[in-house]
Amino acid sequence: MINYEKILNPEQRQAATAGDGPLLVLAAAGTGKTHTLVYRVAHLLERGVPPEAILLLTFTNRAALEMLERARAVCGDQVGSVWSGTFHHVCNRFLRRYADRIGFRNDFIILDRDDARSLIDGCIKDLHIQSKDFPKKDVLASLFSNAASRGLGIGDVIDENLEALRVDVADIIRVGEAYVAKKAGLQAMDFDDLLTQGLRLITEHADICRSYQERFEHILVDEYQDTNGPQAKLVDLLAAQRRNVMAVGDDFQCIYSWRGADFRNIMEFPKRYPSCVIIKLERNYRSVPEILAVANACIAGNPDQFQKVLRATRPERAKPRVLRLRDGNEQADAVIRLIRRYRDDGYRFADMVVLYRAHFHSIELQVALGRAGIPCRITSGVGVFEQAHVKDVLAMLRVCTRPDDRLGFDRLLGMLRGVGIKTLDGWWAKLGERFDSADPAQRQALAALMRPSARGEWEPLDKLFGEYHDEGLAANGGELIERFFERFYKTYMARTYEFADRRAEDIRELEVQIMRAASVPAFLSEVALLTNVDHEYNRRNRGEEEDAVQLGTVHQAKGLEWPVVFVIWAAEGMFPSSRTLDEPSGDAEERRLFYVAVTRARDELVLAVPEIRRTRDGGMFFCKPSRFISELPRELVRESFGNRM
DNA sequence: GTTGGGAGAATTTTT
DNA sequence: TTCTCCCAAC
Repeated sequence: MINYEKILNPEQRQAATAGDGPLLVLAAAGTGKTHTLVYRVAHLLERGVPPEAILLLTFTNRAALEMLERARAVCGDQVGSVWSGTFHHVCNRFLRRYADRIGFRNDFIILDRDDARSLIDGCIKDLHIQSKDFPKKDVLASLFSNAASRGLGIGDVIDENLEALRVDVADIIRVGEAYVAKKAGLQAMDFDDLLTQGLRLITEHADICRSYQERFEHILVDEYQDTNGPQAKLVDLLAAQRRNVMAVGDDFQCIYSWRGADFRNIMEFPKRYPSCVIIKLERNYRSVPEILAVANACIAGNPDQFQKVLRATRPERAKPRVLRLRDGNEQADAVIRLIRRYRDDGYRFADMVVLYRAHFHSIELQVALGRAGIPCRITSGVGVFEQAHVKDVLAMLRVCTRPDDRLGFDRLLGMLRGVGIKTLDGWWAKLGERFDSADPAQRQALAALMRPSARGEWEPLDKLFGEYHDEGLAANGGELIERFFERFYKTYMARTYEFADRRAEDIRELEVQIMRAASVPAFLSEVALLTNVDHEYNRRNRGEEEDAVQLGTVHQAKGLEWPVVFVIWAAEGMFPSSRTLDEPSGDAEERRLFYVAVTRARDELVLAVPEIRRTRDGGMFFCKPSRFISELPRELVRESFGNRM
């Protein structure tokens, strides 16, 4: 029996041990939200709810893993059967089982952002749209995604910017339709499709819906404030019978509106579930009171929020610092000096993080850290599994397993010298619109189509495919990748990309990851959903973490904490970002983002405010200090200027 | 048809 | 200053 009284405070206990029925837990930052969820799971299991009847939806895979790890420590291996993961992950699981019911095959492929964009580009070309003003693929991709994640049509989300271009909206819609058709033809879904098709699956098929409704006795949703329309609908639908939903979130931390997150979902939860019990967690165990004072001050007065105040439990320490600096270089120097000072005080590099609004804000600092010899790890914008060289290897795996994977075919064979789109078109048609790598006759046929020079390069691949199917390498993807790398890819990579050794490391990482999956096909069905934050988490779990300062965006830092936090570029136009301020509730969202940044810190918080921004072409302009700094009551912080720290 | 060079534009956040 | 696109040479 778990002694909840000892482990949880009264509010946490109320949430963890509540009976059936809807539950809304408003958990402010650092108030033990994960802890509470872990013991909620433990309590349900203790009450006799079977683990496979619990659905735990989280915002990142990392959060799901962490929660299950901790729950496992409390209640043992049975937690392994709990359904958990991101909405995308869970929908993927539904669809892998039932996609045939909505006109897809169950082994559909998942398109990452890059794949989606190039397909859209293909659609524009197919439709012979040539106007110079026509929106580029990137713009269209985010437009389509925006529509999907808000559950709207494309026409509904065309904004003024696009209308100003005097582009025919009908053309954009035609591209959208062509994109849908193209995806269907390739048996492919993009990230948004996973959600919308997953939702469609249970909306249109009452039997499937009912079976999941019966299966999931309890649904727990973490970070509920960042759910979008389709996600909230999915939860409502799955919970429609039993109504055992526990939504945990913090409206102050809704930072994904641009991705369709609608914090009305959390605000209106009590309306949709009138009988729900509302519990507020406000006792903060993470940060020292001085940091909480800044957090409370910067978020106070944001409109339309559940009123919550962070209450400190830790003893007093020192006020957060505000550094007034001349420019990015001085900022980098100041940050480095403080990093060294904190290290002398006994912190490890790994206890420190530098957060910023956008990736490009970190460039000067990266260079300076390198010069200073301070180890750092950057959680970059491009996912580990989205990088070109990793996708090259994945293409090989896809050709191994999926005879009609045109995208994989194109990517893999396009690596041969002198082979481009037109050639590939021809080969694909002549092979009968499929290429079965298991079939020696087809491999022969393909080789026969090649020019002698390409055939020479193709040979090692041909051999590899034979080995894959004959030796049963499907269960040993690591070996498969290793052979591919040694016999073919190493050479290709060396002539194609710079920093080949760094890239080789990523491929080795891929080998490690694939060995954790049951088989090559199983790995492929999930890989697109892995993110670089998950990747960091895995590394740390394997004990591979070196002592290094972390760098990353505030978005990536969500749900994490560090003893020492630096927030750089706290200047108007940077943070808050000038782009966002044009949007209706841009200010409120940026403020929430700043709040998230501040509340990551346990002991020490440093806010850096440079005055001048230099552009690449040598120009410079002045920035005012961020409104989030200038609005702070002065007595809450320690200010220092430039070199006088 | 493919490749590589050169000119031009452009810098938010992510499953 | 880095990525992307277009055009000219192989």
